[in-house]
Amino acid sequence: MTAAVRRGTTPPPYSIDLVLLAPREGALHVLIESDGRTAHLPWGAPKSGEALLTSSRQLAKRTAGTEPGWMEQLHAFGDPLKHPAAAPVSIAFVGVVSAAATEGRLGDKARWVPMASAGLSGRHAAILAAAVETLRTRLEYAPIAFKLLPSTFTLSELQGMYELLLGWPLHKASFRRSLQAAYLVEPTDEWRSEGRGRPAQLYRFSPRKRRQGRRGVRFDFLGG
Amino acid sequence: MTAAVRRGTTPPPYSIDLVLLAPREGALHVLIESDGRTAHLPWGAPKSGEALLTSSRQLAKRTAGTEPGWMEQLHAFGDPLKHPAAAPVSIAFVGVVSAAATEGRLGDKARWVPMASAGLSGRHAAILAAAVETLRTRLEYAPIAFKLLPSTFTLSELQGMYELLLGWPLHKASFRRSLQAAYLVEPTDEWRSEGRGRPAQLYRFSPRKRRQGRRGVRFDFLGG
DNA sequence: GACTTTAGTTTCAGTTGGCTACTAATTGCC
DNA sequence: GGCAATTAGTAGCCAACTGAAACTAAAGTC
Repeated sequence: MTAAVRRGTTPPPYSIDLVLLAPREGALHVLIESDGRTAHLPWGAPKSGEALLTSSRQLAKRTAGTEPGWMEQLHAFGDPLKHPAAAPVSIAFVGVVSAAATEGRLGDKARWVPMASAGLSGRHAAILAAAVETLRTRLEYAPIAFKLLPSTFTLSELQGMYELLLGWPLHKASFRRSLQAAYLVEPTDEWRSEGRGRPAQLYRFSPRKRRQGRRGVRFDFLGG
Repeated sequence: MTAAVRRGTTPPPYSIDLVLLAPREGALHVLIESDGRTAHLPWGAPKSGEALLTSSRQLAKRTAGTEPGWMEQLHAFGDPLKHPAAAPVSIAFVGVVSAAATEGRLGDKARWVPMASAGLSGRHAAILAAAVETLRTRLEYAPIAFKLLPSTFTLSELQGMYELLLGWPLHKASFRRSLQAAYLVEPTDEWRSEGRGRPAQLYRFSPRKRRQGRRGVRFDFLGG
């Protein structure tokens, strides 16, 4: 028995459900809306004639008070059926919001909570899991981590952002070597002293063209 | 002016559109339906209460006469608007069918055509492009190529299948080395003599568990 | 028997990636 | 001032991986 059914409203043929993620206080947070005791992801009924991505951006603005630095559609979820609007199908999106932008005016009932205590169930739990998975794979294809940092940043901050998003630690020397080889950042002539320790040089995102490699096949991830 | 609008029928809120791909005669083929002069992908209106994947499987069976060896949802497409059923949204699926299975009884107006001469336009052209892209990335995560071969096969056949699906040549020694390292196949004691040349040993797909590696980040694919 | 064709292996060199260990520059504390 | 602690950044080693070329092996063709 879902909310929409209880209310007696006709469920829309599909809804747009949004996973907004943000790095806050060293942990990945997700924006949820609370309806009394139950938590759910922000969702909206589609407006006819409006592009899906546009609807999702509007939804983000309405609930988080800001537009995501990066957003992408996951796919359409039909299972499990448990959904706050009783929509048979949810078209799900993931987006990221920088820590600074989480200070924006939130929508009614919306708040940022740490991933671990999102308290979702049913379809929304599945969507959240898929969202994090997709975000992590997209880190290698889109400059998502850079969008979550100020325009200049230290390499330690960048590495920290990657670690927070991925959820596991990275090796400092290797991280910097790969970054160097990819010509993605360029040093500024500024340095930042952050309390203790040697000051760090500030960098800016400044990708240059490189030849695209990659030929062989990897079988490593191919489970049975 | 689309077909559904011309016919005066009410378009469904969303349709399920299917890209079926198959290796035939050394080239990747796609299943299209022809409506007089215009070609389009197989599509169907959703049945309420039916899971999306189930609907898509039914659609495959109806049009290709067989169920795909592998199938996955792409995502929901809203743009471009041009669609044979005038559906505002298409939930798209990709599936693959082995060459042998393309001999099944095809649906009305359906036929296999080489990718290059699919002759699609509008939303279906976008869906086809996305389908091939997704298939190629999934080759590293799902045993798709193996599903398209008989239960025993030579390593040259396997490599040929990968090359056909990927669309570019692979290096023989490297291919076999990677395969070896992944413990994915095991040799049978049979050999096949195919006209000229040394007979090839037959292998079967027989994946064993391996430790999952992967720690660092790759920046190689991260364009500006 | 020599040539061609396909299968399968070996070797080599260049690249990558993780690890340890180092140097450098700053703050805090005595 | 001087030394420990802390953070930034680099250097070198080694094992693993990859692409290319060159090799051996086994069949058919002429």
